Amino acid sequence: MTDQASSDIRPDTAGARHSGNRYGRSEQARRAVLTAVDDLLVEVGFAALTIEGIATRAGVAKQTIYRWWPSKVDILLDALGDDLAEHLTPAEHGDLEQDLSAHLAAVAEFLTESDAGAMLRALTGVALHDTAIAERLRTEHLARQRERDRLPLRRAVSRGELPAQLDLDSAVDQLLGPIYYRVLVTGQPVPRAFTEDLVREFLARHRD
Amino acid sequence: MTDQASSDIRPDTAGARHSGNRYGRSEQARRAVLTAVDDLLVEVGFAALTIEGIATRAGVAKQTIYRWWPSKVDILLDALGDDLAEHLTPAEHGDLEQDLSAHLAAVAEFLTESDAGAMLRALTGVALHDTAIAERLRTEHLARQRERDRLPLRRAVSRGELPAQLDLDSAVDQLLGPIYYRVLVTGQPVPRAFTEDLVREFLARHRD
Amino acid sequence: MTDQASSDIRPDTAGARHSGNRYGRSEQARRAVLTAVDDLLVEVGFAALTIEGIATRAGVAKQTIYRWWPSKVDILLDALGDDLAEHLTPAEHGDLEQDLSAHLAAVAEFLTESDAGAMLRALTGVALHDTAIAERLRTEHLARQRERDRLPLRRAVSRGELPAQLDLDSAVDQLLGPIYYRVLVTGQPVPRAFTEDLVREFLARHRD
Amino acid sequence: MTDQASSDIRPDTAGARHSGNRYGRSEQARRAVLTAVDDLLVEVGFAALTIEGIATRAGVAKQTIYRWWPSKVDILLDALGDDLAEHLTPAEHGDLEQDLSAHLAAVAEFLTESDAGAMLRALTGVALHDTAIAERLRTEHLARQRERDRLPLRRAVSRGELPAQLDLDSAVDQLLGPIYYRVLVTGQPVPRAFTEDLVREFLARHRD
DNA sequence: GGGTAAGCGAGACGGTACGTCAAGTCTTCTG
DNA sequence: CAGAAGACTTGACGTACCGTCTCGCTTACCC
Repeated sequence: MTDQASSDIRPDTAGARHSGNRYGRSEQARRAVLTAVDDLLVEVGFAALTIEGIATRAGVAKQTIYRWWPSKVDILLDALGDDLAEHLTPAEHGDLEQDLSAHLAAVAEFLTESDAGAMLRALTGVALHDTAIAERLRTEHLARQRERDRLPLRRAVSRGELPAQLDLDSAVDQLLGPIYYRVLVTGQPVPRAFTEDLVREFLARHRD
Repeated sequence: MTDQASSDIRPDTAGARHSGNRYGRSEQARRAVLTAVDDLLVEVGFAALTIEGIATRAGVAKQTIYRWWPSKVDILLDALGDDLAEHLTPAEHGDLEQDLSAHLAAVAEFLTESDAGAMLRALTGVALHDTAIAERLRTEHLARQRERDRLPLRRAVSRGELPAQLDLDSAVDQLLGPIYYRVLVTGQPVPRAFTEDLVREFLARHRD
Repeated sequence: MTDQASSDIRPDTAGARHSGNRYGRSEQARRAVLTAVDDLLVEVGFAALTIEGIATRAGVAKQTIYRWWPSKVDILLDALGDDLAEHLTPAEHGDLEQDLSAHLAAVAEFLTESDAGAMLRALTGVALHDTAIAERLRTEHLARQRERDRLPLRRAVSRGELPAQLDLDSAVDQLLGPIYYRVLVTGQPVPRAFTEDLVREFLARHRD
Repeated sequence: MTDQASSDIRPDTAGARHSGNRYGRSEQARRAVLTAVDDLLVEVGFAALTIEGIATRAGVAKQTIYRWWPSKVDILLDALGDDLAEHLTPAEHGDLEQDLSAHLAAVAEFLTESDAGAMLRALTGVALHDTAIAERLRTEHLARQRERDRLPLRRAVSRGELPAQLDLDSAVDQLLGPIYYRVLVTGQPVPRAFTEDLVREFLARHRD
């Protein structure tokens, strides 16, 4: 889990030697806060997540939180870190069906099972209440993820498995949309059969 | 916009216009609150929506709100009323392509353009933070809507336009999922071309 | 102990029936706060007196304090109430020496022994740090007290015990100044002998 | 302005002008702090005087202040320095009336006009909130000043202008008390006429 | 048509968390 | 090794809403 939002402020993440002086913020405090947010989100839910609660749990002063994160949401955006890249970077098996099957199953599992998925769901909830946050969520996390989501298709096009004129954006929406819809809206589970089905129908349509 | 959640408490919806009597609540106050919520949600957004703000805007005492609605979310669930049924009941043209095209376009427009759509998006956001509310949103609104979403397909099956063994649930997810995904997650617009495309590919796949 | 500063807001001190409604503030909360301030000032001293501490001790919400008193000092000014009038209104014995002796002794005892005297000393300390508060302390309490301090002399003039052209202001300064000086500056005790001495010398000078 | 409280810690007051070295504290930093306190007290008043403000104004690190002064009040006690001795050492004219007139007028002017007088008033205010500080103010400054205040009278006794059995303490209280009372309590000005009057009445009582 | 009881507006109340400020401590590097 | 810089914990500040309460007014219905 690395920092994206505020890496500019903290030039030397590497060394991480300092704690409470002019030469950089306390890496220890930073980690404690992100961990606390992670835990509390799972334990009490977003609605009951307070800055004071985070500070207490992290064993950190409220002021330290406000010094580095402008708001509760910034902590979440920070805490999400590189989780998306880590969990949702599609592997390459040299075969579109395998690639897609694995990736869609990974997305489904990430969203429904993992703590990081819970974080993303919570952030999506906030984004639905505040367009500014929606914008940040997209530029800081979702845009890159969308790029990753396109990857299996792009590679298949390179291999000649898919036609070159395929609309990748549209294809991604058709493949991932139903999964997100189930998770975010209807609350239905997303079993392996569901994602396999999506892949099968997609391939039937586009592979010739 | 009619009441569902609390219609049982209010026997005399009809001609009432009192402010203080012993036989039933004030229809005027009820309407003022629902209207105020509607307006404020659009004006200030969900994040800045407070009970006190609603009370002030509605010209109503806070206590009156608490008397009839247990929480802010209940007001929203109430305010959403029959909007879904009104905006999103699919018409019957006797032709699946037309039915689906019209319905999907209606869903897209409802979600992105209407005030009621904003309310649904806000409620979806809350639902992502609170599973109890998610449950209520589903039983009070989404379940019925899903029934309506299935309607065009069911009718097509009756007419023999679609095979009888078609998995309706799955089909609905594939048709609506991408639309909700764009609206709730990526924030991309949902142009007519997008929904037409969904319909075209769906029909190509399932119509024989 | 009656209210002076905010009596305008609370028209019906008499009945004191209400608690938490539009027809007036809670007399109970008001008394609890003033009592708490009284107690805490003695227990912890002015330096350690916090609004939060007062609220906790009074069993009152912080907001209730802020609703009625703009600042900590206002509570003190309010808590001082009519204590000055009660403790320091000079009696009339028909004899200047007796009147003065009794009054000066009362002043000395009030300042050094009573809780209300501690309050006045604390307020004087604040006044030395803030001229606006100094002004309020004077207009709300000290001006009236000075009038009372002049009273024995004025009566003596009426009785012909003192010359009519006596400068009352100056006389009061000479009689009370040394007492306040000891209490506020040097911290020496103010025994009966000291005040008697002041009276004796004053009379020797001015009585003919 | 010399150091009393912490002179023991600083062996080389003389030629020092370093900023960060191993040979004792920086005289420059010390002076900067005392000057800053002096200025800020006049500019913003005691109530708004903060350690951080002093540090910023003095161009000194907060830690440097804490290293040498245990608290804000210590800085003030230090900043007051020898001002009392410098401004309020009574001159000797060989005549009691002249000596007293001059001294009382000097006291009045010092208290009401000078920056050092403002400092003393501020310290008196703090002393009224904290008996420990009151004690320090007295032992570090007021005791010596009281000695100086007694001086004109003591000399007059020597010269035979005043009776030998005169109670000096009481006399000082009667002469200075009214002045301090006006300055600290009533806020009235202390014109020359007022101090002259005090002297005249005192002499009328005790001389011959 | 007069009495009565519920709904109403108003708003004070005890709370919780907010985001800010300064206090006093600690750690690092510079001169 | 003192000093500048500044991050740290702590705790109080004053504010905003929460959800509860009490009050007195205004009705609709009932006797």
